[in-house]
Amino acid sequence: MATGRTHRPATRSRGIPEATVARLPLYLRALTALSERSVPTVSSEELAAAAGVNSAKLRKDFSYLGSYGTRGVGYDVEYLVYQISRELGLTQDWPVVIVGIGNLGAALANYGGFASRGFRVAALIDADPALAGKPVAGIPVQHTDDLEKIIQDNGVSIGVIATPAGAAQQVCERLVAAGVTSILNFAPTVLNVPEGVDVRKVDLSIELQILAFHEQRKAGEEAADAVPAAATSGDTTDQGPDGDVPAVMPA
Amino acid sequence: MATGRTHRPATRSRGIPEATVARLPLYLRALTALSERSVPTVSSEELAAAAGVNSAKLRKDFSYLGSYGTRGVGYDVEYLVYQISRELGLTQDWPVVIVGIGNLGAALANYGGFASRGFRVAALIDADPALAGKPVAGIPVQHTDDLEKIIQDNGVSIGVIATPAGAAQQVCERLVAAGVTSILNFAPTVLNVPEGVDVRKVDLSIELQILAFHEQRKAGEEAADAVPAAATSGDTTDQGPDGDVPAVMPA
DNA sequence: CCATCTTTGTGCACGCGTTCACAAAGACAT
DNA sequence: ATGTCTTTGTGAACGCGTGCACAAAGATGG
Ligand SMILES: NC(=O)c1ccc[n+]([C@@H]2O[C@H](COP(=O)([O-])OP(=O)(O)OC[C@H]3O[C@@H](n4cnc5c(N)ncnc54)[C@H](O)[C@@H]3O)[C@@H](O)[C@H]2O)c1
Ligand SMILES: NC(=O)c1ccc[n+]([C@@H]2O[C@H](COP(=O)([O-])OP(=O)(O)OC[C@H]3O[C@@H](n4cnc5c(N)ncnc54)[C@H](O)[C@@H]3O)[C@@H](O)[C@H]2O)c1
Repeated sequence: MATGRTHRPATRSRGIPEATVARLPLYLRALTALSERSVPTVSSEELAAAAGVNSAKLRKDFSYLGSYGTRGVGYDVEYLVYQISRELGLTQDWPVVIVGIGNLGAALANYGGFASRGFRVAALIDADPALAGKPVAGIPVQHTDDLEKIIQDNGVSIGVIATPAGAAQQVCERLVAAGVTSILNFAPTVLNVPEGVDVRKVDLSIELQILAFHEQRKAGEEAADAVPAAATSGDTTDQGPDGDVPAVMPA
Repeated sequence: MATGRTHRPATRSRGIPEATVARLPLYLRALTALSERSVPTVSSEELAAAAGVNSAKLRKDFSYLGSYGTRGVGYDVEYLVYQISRELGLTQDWPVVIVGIGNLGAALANYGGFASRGFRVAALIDADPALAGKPVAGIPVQHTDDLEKIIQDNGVSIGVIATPAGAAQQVCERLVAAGVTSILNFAPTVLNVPEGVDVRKVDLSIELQILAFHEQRKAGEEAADAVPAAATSGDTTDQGPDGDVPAVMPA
């Protein structure tokens, strides 16, 4: 979890809890892997193990989507893949723009994981005139001057910000003014956006600081522990303290 | 955000709630900015606005650390920076290794935000022999064969995984066996680790899928809405649905 | 057609996190 | 010293999320 959250009052979109929505992509990934191995059905227990969650939680999550399982058998993999994809809005194509084609922006542009899930890099935008026209990952970088036109021509509603922190708010405002209503922010700043615009942030530095906190705590306990059977114990499938505050969280 | 959490039963480290820990870096960032502008004190209201959170939440968060404020005045910026840094374990230096120096790994190596917070890139590791010896961000890439030795020689306890998904679990196991107890995972896989090892994950694809879900919902509501005064309303400092399931969450 | 066995779907209780609202603490002016 | 005004620190209520535990559903075999 690059994230910690700023709960919007009681936004339970269409009855599906936010926590459930955040896990659907996880289930989808596990299901896709099963689908590729031509596994026809899967039980909540098996799928939960693959996704790293509690099986009761998984069943409850699925119950918000409908009754898609068969008692005594499990869930049909293909059918579930389709249902979750539809629920997440992945049956349609989402054009995305990336603003700020530096180290990170270029890596994102080269990332294959985009296209594999209905997301298409529609354009790369940067303020540096030296970059304009140069292809990155096969797509020519365009100048910030044309930002509004690019957004509108491509019908983009999702924008990724990978500029320095100082430019992020301004870029954000231009994106929103041009029609973008969802933003994934990699710059370490709080973005102020109008109501109706969703912001999620990924902050590497915050993640490391959270790890450092727990690391320090572990070191402290170890020093305080006279008993040696606490640190290197079982081999449980433990997944660490959550980031309920997602590693990535809403700005 | 890379988020959704797997709550460890009742792990409230040293009395500080996990949700609070996840926000401390946020406060620290805002405080550092104030410190650079030589602002001596700040009220909970002002700081909360800068960090994008509720002021009551901020005060409660700080109350877990101690009574560091002065009623009628606010908080001493420098003092608070120190206290939070100490609490997060940032007063010491944390050597970090990055495994998998591809597009993303190289971007991370070049990222200046590391060093600015007590994190030092101790080594870059990759399995590709062609990369061995080549400098990235001024640091020569080392081969995976020497992973264990590198970890031990540098006393590394925090590792970053930026390899393809297929290699992540194996790399993870080697890191853990060599002594790493905190992992930041960028590969889209669930990592299985022994108890006592913390994993946080950042998954860009999950973040985009969560945004797509809300985007689809917005589009649907808009179509259903006959009333035009719902979409482009106020200009509140709204921060979107949280990713309580942090953008980055524990694996 | 009946019995058995597997697995779903969910009622329920519990705990964490958020937020309101206010008493107490202290700065500052007179 | 006393009063006023600002702002902290926290008690308490509420809501969301989690996970247990089980009844009901349905598959499967005889
Ligand atoms: N590199 C990483 O691994 C990493 C990790 C976490 C967060 N970040 C954050 O991501 C952002 C980008 O990091 P980076 O390492 O790629 O930086 P970078 O300096 O390599 O790239 C920034 C790019 O943004 C462009 N830019 C600047 N102002 C702009 C504007 N107003 N409009 C459009 N483009 C503009 C620059 O021309 C440059 O190409 C930073 O905010 C950084 O803090 C980076
Ligand atoms: N590029 C992105 O923006 C992005 C975004 C989100 C997630 N990711 C994920 O991050 C990971 C890396 O992405 P990338 O784009 O940098 O990929 P990449 O192919 O450019 O780089 C992967 C690197 O890992 C190295 N590697 C492979 N197996 C290894 C092993 N066993 N030990 C050590 N090194 C090994 C390869 O030699 C290569 O240099 C992937 O899992 C990807 O899904 C990338």
